Amino acid sequence: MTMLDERTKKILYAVVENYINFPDPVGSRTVAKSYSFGLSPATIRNVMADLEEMGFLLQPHTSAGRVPTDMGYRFYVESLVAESAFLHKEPLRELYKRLATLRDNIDILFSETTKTISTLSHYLGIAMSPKPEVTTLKKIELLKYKDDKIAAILFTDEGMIKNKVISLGAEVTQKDLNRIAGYLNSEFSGHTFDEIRQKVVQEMSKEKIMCDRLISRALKICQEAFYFLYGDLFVSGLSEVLDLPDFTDLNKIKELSRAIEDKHTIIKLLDKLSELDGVQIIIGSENSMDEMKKFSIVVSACKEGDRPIGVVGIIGPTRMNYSKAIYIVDNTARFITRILAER
Amino acid sequence: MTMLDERTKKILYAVVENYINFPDPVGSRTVAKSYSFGLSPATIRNVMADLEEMGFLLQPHTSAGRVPTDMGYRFYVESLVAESAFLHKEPLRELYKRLATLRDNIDILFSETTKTISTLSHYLGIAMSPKPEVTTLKKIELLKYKDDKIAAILFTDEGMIKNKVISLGAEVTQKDLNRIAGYLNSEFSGHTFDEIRQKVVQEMSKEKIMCDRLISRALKICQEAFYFLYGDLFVSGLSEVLDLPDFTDLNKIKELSRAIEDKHTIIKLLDKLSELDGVQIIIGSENSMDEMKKFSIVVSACKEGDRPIGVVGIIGPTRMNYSKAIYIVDNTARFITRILAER
DNA sequence: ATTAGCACTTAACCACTGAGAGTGCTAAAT
DNA sequence: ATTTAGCACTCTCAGTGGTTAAGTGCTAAT
Repeated sequence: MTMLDERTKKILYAVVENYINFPDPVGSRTVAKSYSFGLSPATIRNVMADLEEMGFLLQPHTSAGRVPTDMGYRFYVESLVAESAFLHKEPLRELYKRLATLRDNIDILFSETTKTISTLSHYLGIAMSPKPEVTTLKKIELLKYKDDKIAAILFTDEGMIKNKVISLGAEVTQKDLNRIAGYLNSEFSGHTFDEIRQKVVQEMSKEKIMCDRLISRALKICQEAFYFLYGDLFVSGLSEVLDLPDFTDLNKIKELSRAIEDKHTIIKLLDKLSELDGVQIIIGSENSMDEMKKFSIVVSACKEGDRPIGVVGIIGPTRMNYSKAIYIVDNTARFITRILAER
Repeated sequence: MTMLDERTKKILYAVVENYINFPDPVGSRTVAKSYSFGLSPATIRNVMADLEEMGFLLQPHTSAGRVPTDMGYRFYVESLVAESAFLHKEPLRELYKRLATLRDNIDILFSETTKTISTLSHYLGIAMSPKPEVTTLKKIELLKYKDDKIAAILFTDEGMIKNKVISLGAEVTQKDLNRIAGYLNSEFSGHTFDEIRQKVVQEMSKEKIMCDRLISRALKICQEAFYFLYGDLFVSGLSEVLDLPDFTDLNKIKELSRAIEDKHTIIKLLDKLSELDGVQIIIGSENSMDEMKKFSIVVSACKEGDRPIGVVGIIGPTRMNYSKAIYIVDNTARFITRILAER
C-alpha cells in the first residue's frame, strides 16, 4: 500500500467523509474550515493535487472540488476496519426483536432481514441462504403426493426446508417410499448436497446396485430432488436507494435493477464471499460484475462453526456511509448467527 | 356509456393507437395523414376538440397534440374486448414449453411465468398464488424436526406445498405426531384454510375437547400452522419498463418501485380480481391504490372449475399496448390453467 | 514549507430568441 | 349545413450569450 504521511491521510479522510455526508465535490476551503487542520486552503490544495496524482481523488471538472475515487474509498475503508471504528456503537438488538421470532422459518427470516437492513441503512438489503455445495442434508422425507408423483421434503442442517415434487412414472406405495427414504437417509444424511450428487452418479454407474429396483428408484428420486437447488437471494429496499442523490441518473438505476434482477451473478459473487470471515467490502470497480462497477457491496457471512449458513449485506452507491454500513452488516450477521445457533 | 358517432369513435381510436405506438401527443395532421379518413386536419381538429370536451382526450399544453385520458383508454379497451381483437393472433405455445416442465413446483412455475410475461410484453410481469381464504387443504403431514420443534407440511389442492416449523414446548414422538396428523386430516382436509382457522377457534372453545391432550395439542399445532400464510406475489421485469419512454420521470419510477415493494396492497388488489373470470383491466386512476394511479394493470385468474388457483398479469404505464397485453395475459392464464389441470 | 493573491476555468443559472408544431377561429367552399 | 383553407396565436424546445460563484493552479511573498 502506498505510504502517505499522516497529514495527507487526514486530508484524504476529511474529503471522503465530507463527500459521504454532503454529495457535492469538496473543495479546499471546506476541508480547511470544517476540519480545523490549522492549514490554509492553499496548502490543502497542494495536498489534494498530490492525492489526485496518486489516484485517490479526482475532479469532475477543472473548477470543481474533489471526489474520492474507488481507490480513495478503499484507503478510507481500510482505516475504518483497522480502527474498528464501527464497533464503538450501540448494538441494534432492539430492532432485531421481531426477527428473532422468525428463527424457525429461514426463508422468511432472511427476507425480513433484508427489509430491516434496508430501512436501517437506506441502501439495498440483501441476504442469501447457503449454496447447495455446502448445504448438508439432515433428513429427507418422501410423501406420496398424487398418482405417480411424490413430494420430497429436504431438511438441512442449516435449517432450511426445501420441497420438490417428483414424477416417478409408476405408482409407489407409501411403505416403499418410507423404505426408500430410510435408505437415502442412512446413505446421505450428514453429507453436503454436492457430495450427494456425486455419490448418486457414482452409485448409479454400478450395475449390481442398479439391479435392486428399490435402490435404483431411490437414486433416481435423489437425482431429481437435488437437481438445481440453489441458494435463495433476497433483495429489498429499491425505493430507499431511489431517494439518494446518487440515483438521479436513470442509467445508474437501470444498471442496478438489471443487476438485482439477474440474481444469478449476484448469487455467484455472494457464494464466493460466504466462505470468508468477517465483513467483506467491495468498492465499485473492484467488482467483477460489469453491472455492479458503480456500486459497493458490504457483506458478512453467518457461520455455524466453519459452515456458512447464510450471507447478509448491503448494496449501495460507492458514495456509501461505509462506517454505518459495516456496522449494520456486522451486527446483523452476528445476530442472525446467534439466533440460528440457539435454534 | 356515452354515445359517440362512428366517425368520432374511429378518430378516438386512431389517436389512442398512434399514441401507443409513438409516445408523442398526436396532432390533427397526423391523424388525417396516417389513417386516411378522407377528412382534412381542420375537421379532425373539431372532432378532437369535442373529444377533449367529453373527457376522452387532453392537451398537455395549448400548442400540443392530444393524449388519451384514462377514460379515453377505457373506451378504446372496451372496443378491443368487444371485438376480441386480441384473439386473432397466434398462440404462444412455443414460448411456454419451458414453463410446462415446472408444473409440479408451483412457486417456481409462477416466478418463471412472470419472467416470460415480462420479456414478451416489456412490461412488469406479475403472478400470485391463491390467497389462503380460498386455498383448500389436501393433506397435512407432521414431521419431528428437532427437540420440541416439528415441521408441518401443508399440501393444498392447488398444488402448493407450504412448510412451517412449530415449537411445541414439549417433545412429542413421531407416533403421536402421526396420530395428530391423522386427526387433523380427517377433520380438516377438503376445507379452505379460512374455514380451518375458524373451526379451530370453535373447537378450542369447547372444554370437553380440550381435555383430550392429543386433540388440544393438535389444535394448537393447527393454529400455528395456518397462521399468517398468504399468497405469494412474484414480480419481475423492472429493468424492462425502465427502458420505456414513459419512465423517464424519476418520481414515476419511485412510485412504481414503492408499489411493488409494498406487496401487501397489490396482493389485496389481486385477491379481489382473482374471483372474476376472464381478463380484467384497470386503467390508471381507476385503481384504488394511490401509488398505482399512474399505471395500468391487466390480469387474469387461473381457475380450476370455480376455484382460483392463481393470478397472472401485467403492470405497465397507462400508455400500454393493451391489445398485446391482453393477448399475452389471456394466453398465459389459459396455459397455466391447462397445465395445472393436467397435473 | 506555507500562504496570500490573482488569473483562469467551468458549471449552473437566467433571459432571450427563433423555429416548429399544433391549435382555434373565421370565412369561404362544397 | 358541413367541411376546409387560411391565418393569427400559443407554447415548447433547443440554442445562445452573459453573468455569477466556486474552486483551481501558479507565483511571489512570508
